[in-house]
Amino acid sequence: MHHNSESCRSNCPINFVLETFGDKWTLLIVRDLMFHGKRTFLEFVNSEEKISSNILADRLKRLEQHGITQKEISPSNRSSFVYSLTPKGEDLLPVMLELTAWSAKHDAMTNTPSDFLEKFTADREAVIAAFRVSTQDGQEA
Amino acid sequence: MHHNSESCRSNCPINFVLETFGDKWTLLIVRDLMFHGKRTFLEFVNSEEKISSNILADRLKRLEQHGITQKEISPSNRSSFVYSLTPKGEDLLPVMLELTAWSAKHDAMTNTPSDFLEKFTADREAVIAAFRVSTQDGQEA
DNA sequence: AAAAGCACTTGCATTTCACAAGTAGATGAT
DNA sequence: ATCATCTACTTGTGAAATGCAAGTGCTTTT
Repeated sequence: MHHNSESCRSNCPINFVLETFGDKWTLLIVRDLMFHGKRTFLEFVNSEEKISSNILADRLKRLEQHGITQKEISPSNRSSFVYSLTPKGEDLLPVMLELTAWSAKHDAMTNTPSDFLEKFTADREAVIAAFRVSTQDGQEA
Repeated sequence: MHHNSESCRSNCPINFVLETFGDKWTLLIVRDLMFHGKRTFLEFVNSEEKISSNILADRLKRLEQHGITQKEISPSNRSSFVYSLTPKGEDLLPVMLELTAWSAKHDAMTNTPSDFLEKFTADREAVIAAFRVSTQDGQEA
């Protein structure tokens, strides 16, 4: 992971995010890991937005290269892999919740619990802490 | 702006964000408006990351269609336009600061003031409030 | 030994992107 | 009034990324 190599356009922090998440799919994988308890290739490929398998394979590889996810052999099935967020990936939780809040505020069709915005605005830290706990066991949100 | 039209993959809030910001350039324009006081086509095109003019024109059009920016004729020069953030666009400030904090934490090469992370962690609301004021006059950060 | 599950990979058509150059209206200098 | 300049794009073309369908290879189940 080197900066200012061929693919790096600047040292701006926003640009740094875009180097990893500047496409239509990568963040959905993080979402599925963080909020939907998904762990395997098949679970990701079956997500609502219908990512194609070659793109998914590529994005999983990049996420791992960027240190945001890690890949292990499934303890129960040696032909299956289990993906999970690293601490760096889990640190995206506040970002993900802010994005969710923004969409909840500005998109009437967005699916969020009706009290999310209210609770998040009232006690942001409590909401974040609750998600931190619940996502450690891969629970749904 | 309709949901579940051809281009809309789901009603997930994260996906909603990606419908607008799922590319390598759009968020840089928001950054330039929010933190660098840039307002005109030429100022954007001269940004460090060297966006090409056709992509820039396309992204400015989309941002306006999505209600995130607005375009006005420059009061001083009728051949120039002035772009600015709408309230919806300004509401991205917490997201932008969380992204900045994440990069500051996880990318050693990222350019942020050395005390940003510390201050942001200690008193997030104060930092946000300070940026809200400073960006209303298009000041640098 | 055969069938099925899982995680990819490959091939190919379509779309998007990047770079360079060109256009059009407004402005400023002569 | 005219010509160069400024500003904001648009156009053309090749390269790269994407989407879709099908195929491969290892593992597990039967």
